[in-house]
Amino acid sequence: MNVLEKIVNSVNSFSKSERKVADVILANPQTTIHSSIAALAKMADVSEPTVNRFCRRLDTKGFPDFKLHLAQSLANGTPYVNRHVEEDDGPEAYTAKIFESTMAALDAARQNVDIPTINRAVDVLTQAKKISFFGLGASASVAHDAQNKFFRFNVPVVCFDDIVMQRMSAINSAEGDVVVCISHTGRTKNLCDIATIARENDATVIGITAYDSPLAKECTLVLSLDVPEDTDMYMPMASRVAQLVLIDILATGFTLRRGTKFRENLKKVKDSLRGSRFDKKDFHS
Amino acid sequence: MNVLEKIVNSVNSFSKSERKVADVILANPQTTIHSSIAALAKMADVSEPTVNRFCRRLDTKGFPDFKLHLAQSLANGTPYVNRHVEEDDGPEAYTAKIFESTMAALDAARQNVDIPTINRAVDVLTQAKKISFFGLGASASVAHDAQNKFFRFNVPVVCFDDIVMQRMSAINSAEGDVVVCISHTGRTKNLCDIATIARENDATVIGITAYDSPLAKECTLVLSLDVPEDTDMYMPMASRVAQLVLIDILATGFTLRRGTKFRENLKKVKDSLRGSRFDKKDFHS
DNA sequence: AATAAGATGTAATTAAATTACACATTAATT
DNA sequence: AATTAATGTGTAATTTAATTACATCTTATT
Repeated sequence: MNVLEKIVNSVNSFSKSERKVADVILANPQTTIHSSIAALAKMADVSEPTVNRFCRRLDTKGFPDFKLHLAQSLANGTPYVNRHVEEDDGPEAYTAKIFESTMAALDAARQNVDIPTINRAVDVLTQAKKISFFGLGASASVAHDAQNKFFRFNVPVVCFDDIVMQRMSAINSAEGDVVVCISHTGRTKNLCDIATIARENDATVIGITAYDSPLAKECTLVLSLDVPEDTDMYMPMASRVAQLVLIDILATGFTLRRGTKFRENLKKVKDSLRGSRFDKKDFHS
Repeated sequence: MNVLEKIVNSVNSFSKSERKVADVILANPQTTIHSSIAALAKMADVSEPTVNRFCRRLDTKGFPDFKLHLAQSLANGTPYVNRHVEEDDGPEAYTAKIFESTMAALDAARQNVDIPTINRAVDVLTQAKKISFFGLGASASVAHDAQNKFFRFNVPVVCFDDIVMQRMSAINSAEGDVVVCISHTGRTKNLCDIATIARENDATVIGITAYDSPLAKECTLVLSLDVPEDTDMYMPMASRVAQLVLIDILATGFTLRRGTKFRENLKKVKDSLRGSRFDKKDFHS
């Protein structure tokens, strides 16, 4: 509970003078955080120690600490919480909710993701002879995106969203190859098979999936995201964003591992697009 | 712009000592707001006036005022600031930075996105005879993802990442068709052509792209995200995540517009996957 | 009405932040 | 390479703010 709420809630337990202080603060909280204890005391027509005691009653260390808490209460914006979209939400409401839920999911993912595993995954990827990205359904586009990132590194990369192609590719894998299997639930049978086949052919299998899932069992390395999926809409949303960010992280780790000279190579890839684009200076709105 | 972002942005314009202060603050912002100027000076191994000057450089009245601002920046739980990945960052550092930059980008996108335009886009989409998603490069996977969302709605959806197919598809479009062109920069020539062709054939063209770009000029409706792209890595990262979230929003708007009965349909689509998955109860780790 | 418990204010004390100034470092110019 | 100006940084003094200790006043209870 933030300080502002606390003040409102405990208005009754205040003494007469404390009440005066509370009233002044609630009336102009924004002014309060920029006032000295003397100024506030004067506004509330009480003594400075009274203000101080008021602050302590609210479980803060003193007046400056109280101002800090108050400032945080006043900071606009609600914390990013997973807010569910409701039947009668207007565009403003559902837009805000989806942004916030996604941010909340990323925040959760950030806290849950296992850094040492990421580091090992980067290790494995940098040493790969060939990298394959496999996903089905919504995860297929994540695999696609991963391909788009990693092909820039001048490493053989394949990406299939077709089970048959995935299977054939997995059967052909060999030691030194890395197969990345992407699945939020980790319970897609076909993808589990792919992981098994790849492992049987000595490939290293990285799973971007839930711990404790059938797919995770088949993987050499599991990157779990533990995103609370929003089941309201029957569509994967936040989970897939988290997967993408994880791909970004792996790609970044990869480039950092490869060093500066390598980075220039990336620039070249980007610059190669120049011909296909309208130049910034060519175009004037 | 909040203080924390300000610090990150102006890191280069700081002097050596100010830089030390900035580093300490960024490393433990939560501690900073509860420290005295003396404590912070000691942590940063500089003198107290240096800390004070640092605060003033950031347009605050002094140290206490600075702490107030910092407290507000931190109020949303975690500081979501666009932090750039550095050469010598370890896995912990770059993971945190990428998560945070992405969240910061989403936060920026949320504030910039135009709700009425979203609403109109949803309008247009719900009335579409056929919906096409086109993107190239990194935006291709976004288009893919959009297809994966919208095909569930039982509307004809196409998605091509091949210029020739896109072109043919655009030429065949007719009134009532909606073409969604996705491009972060909005300067990809081929995609601009697609938009033009589609418009010439009476399709409604929605652009998920930057305002003030050649592509935007060709569109009926422009959804701009204005995400500060992180150019360090020469790869599109945050921008593409924001695009995906926008797709989520459009899809959500779509289902809400269609009402409850329609939602049951979505459930059916999801349930249809059951056969291809390991049941939750079948599997015990 | 007396007394104790709590509330409030005054004045003293302590702590914190800021300013003024001196010294050091760096960059520029000869 | 030496000199000077400009900028950056720290020390010590000063000012400001916050807290504590204590005295006084209120209010409730007997």
